[in-house]
Amino acid sequence: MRKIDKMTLIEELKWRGMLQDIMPGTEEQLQKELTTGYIGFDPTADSLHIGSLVPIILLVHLQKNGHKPIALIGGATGMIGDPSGKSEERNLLSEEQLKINVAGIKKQLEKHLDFDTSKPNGAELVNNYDWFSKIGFIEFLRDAGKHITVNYMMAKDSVKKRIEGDTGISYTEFAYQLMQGYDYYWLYTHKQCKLQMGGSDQWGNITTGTELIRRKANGEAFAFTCPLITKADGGKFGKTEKGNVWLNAERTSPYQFYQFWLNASDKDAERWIKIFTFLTPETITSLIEQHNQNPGARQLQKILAKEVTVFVHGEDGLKEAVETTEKLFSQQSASVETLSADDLENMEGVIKFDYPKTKISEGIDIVSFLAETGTFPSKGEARKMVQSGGISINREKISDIGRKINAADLLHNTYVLIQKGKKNYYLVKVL
RNA sequence: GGGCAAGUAGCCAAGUGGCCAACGGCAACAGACUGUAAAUCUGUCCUCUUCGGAGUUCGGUGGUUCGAAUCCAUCCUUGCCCA
Repeated sequence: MRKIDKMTLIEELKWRGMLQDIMPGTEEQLQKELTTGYIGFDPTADSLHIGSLVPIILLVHLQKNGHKPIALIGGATGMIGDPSGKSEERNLLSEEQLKINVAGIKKQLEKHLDFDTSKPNGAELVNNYDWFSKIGFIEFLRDAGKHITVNYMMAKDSVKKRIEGDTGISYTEFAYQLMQGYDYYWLYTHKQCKLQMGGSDQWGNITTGTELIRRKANGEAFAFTCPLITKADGGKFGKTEKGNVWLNAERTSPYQFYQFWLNASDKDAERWIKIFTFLTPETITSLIEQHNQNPGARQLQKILAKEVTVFVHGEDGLKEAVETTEKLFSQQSASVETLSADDLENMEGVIKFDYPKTKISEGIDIVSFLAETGTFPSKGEARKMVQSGGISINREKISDIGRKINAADLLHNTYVLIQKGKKNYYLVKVL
């Protein structure tokens, strides 16, 4: 058996389950010389979410192997809307919003890639708005459109599905692949970029690019894609009760981020640890073995959560996340009195509310209390949740709908800890 | 421009005059079981509610009717066929 530490980049990605399609000759190209490769990111928000983590990781792998990564922000293409997968038209982003988003994304990418320009493989960040904003419609049609037939474009899966389906496809979205193809062509001619990576849903768009390069520049360009990340149960990856999991700590706290990974199922953890961590194949193999011997310990999830949290939020973020986790979960049975006022105050990721003290001293029924603190949007919902046994106050399950909250329920004379289900915590501070 | 078909809750999808807040499935949330898993089972799932109910829905608008998601007119959107 081949020694695993001698794996080439492509072999390693294959082992990690990160390779879906690959163009012939790609591996040889990477072996031959320092290769510049790019991935596109859509600036639809001012932060990336964990779905974008895979492309980032691909770029990091590329750079670690001595190649030059380019992160392309789709300032222009983001305004058009990629038909791949999606069925709805996207809104045009204002230039102002675009600037904010581009800056936010840039900041995140800078954390993970080495942008040192003195190095031959220093990363670069480009925005396709910079070149598309200078191209006129006629120029684009003559320059790019002429080289690709409609027949070719219609044969793409993403387009075919929409044509065959009953939603149809607008001309705007139909043209998207041509824009992305032009991006690749532009990078090929201006930055000697010979590799494009992306999710497997991008394959069609990517090949339009290599085709354009072949016909227009008589050049050869390469590509590979990564399978889309899924959950073993078929659910959408990267979603929680609270919505998207973001890379930005203001949107998703390190604690929530950490929890997302910790909650991975065994099957998912096994696949995800290969994809989302930079641990060596040997280390991962042995971790999986250990995990299989004692799955209940959830060692795999813990290491996965730790590694990814450090990658995104650093050591400090991890520390914060682990501390909160321990307080909330590891002493589930311990009484709330063991939590100090400081503990309660510093728990990140717990949603906090203020509440007037006078109402408490008079005593208030549980349903109104939950609704008024904002734990629930309405009394009806709060009532239903209490009735189905989903609410705990200060770690004590509430079974009585007529239960009153009064001064005796205050921890340290100030706090009430509300639990909705097992994992959702709310801290009410009574002032 | 002409002909045909369709538009129902987050999504898919039944319902063709009252028994319809609307079958079913998925997703989602909670409970039991567990490992803060998975699988399974149970409950909730338009909005509000003093849990008795009340209010607003079936592409838009107007109409017929005691009564419409269901019938009529018109408009919008989408698909297919013809020009």
